[in-house]
Amino acid sequence: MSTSVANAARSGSAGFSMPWLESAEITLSGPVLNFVAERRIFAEGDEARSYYKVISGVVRTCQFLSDGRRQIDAFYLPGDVFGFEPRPTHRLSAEAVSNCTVIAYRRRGPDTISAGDDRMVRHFFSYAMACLEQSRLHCLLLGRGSAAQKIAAFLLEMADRGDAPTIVDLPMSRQDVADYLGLTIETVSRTLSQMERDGTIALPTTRKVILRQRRVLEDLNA
Amino acid sequence: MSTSVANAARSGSAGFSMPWLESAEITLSGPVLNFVAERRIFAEGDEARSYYKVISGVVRTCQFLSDGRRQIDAFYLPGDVFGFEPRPTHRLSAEAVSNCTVIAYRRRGPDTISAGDDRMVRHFFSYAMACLEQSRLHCLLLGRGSAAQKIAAFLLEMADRGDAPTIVDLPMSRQDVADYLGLTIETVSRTLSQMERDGTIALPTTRKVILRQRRVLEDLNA
DNA sequence: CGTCTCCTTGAATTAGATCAATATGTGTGG
DNA sequence: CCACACATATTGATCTAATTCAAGGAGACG
Repeated sequence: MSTSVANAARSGSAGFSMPWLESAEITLSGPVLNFVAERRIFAEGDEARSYYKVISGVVRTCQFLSDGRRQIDAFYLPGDVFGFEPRPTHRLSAEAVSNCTVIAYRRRGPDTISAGDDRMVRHFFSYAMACLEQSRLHCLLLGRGSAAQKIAAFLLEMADRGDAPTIVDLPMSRQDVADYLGLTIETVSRTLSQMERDGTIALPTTRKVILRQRRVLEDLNA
Repeated sequence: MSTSVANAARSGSAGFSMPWLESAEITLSGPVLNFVAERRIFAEGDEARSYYKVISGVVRTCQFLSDGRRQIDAFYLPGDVFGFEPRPTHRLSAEAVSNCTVIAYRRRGPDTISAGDDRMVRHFFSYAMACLEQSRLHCLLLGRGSAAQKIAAFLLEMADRGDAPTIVDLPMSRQDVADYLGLTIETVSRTLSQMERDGTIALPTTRKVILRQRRVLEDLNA
């Protein structure tokens, strides 16, 4: 249960919905794949032949520096789509953060997205734009934010993407958070502890955060 | 000569070439506009009604933090296209770094890009993907790079985009470089000075850099 | 030749990293 | 259920890279 990449291989069909976009929903079908935590879905340099939709669990995409340090680009929660890249090979790698199920939509042959049908192109275009916007915000945070600003923005982002507005369930480790925010694990831990001491948040367990004073977090950034 | 935004208003025609893309060239026509250094082309929140191609000079796009700190997203050199955004209003602002001429292609009415013709959509899709890739690399640099790594990557990027492989003309100020790399002006200056002392680069003037040992710069990152 | 802006350099400070030591889980097998 | 091992987190004590504060220089331009 802890090592092999299970491939259910059950050919299913699912709506490729992307609720954060205004574009029409597109239905794609493809095999359902299961991955377990820390397992590679695709690696940098792999041929980019599928797009993926997260059904359950969480996925991260990341890049590596030569010295082994890692920058996480994004976390994908159930409903999110990832695996999109402009070139025939992946520039990012994708890994399961927790046990997860994804649907893979395999591109036919070596065609690129821009050779797909028109409706698809428009849909993917919107998606790419949304990614771009997110990436730019990430740049702003990485380039100019203090540790507290980064953590605050991260907590608010996770809260907005989750169900409850003040209860954040962190599916990823402190190391993942650190690599997403360009910090070290110790700084992440210390900053969270400090916020708890200040009464801004509560940490009932390591993976659960309660936003006690959302306003304070919001004020840190804008 | 130093304040007004001259608008030549001469309706011209020019190839919208994007040499870093493999997609077909698209010809657009629009008014030719001239901007002088430090002048706003569009601001965050402005209605996004045009795309722009740089004819001469350099443009920067940037975001601001509430405390006034700035993150420069990209520099656009002659031939580059910018001004593209997913939403009806700009999330970035664009300013002339030096005196520059841009061609504006005005979108007709309130239509979005995805309502344009198909060829255009494919073209813009490729462009958006290229932007995304660049933004992700920028994130890696901002999140995980040391000052020296950032400066080295920047110099190599500028060298690759310029004409001569070892002579880099910097059209922007040290402050601009700092805001692009998430550093302070002093750190940029010190790092460049140190590289000159090490014999890695030469600085004949403040705006000109000669790469004496390209290899050393390359080794800093990957 | 003075003024203004941009750049460089130095000294002091600090936020965050690094190094090191617990602590808190979390799962396993007895 | 407990005892152990192993993962992951927290906390503390330094250290350091980069920032901040503070002068000076070097060009550009009238």
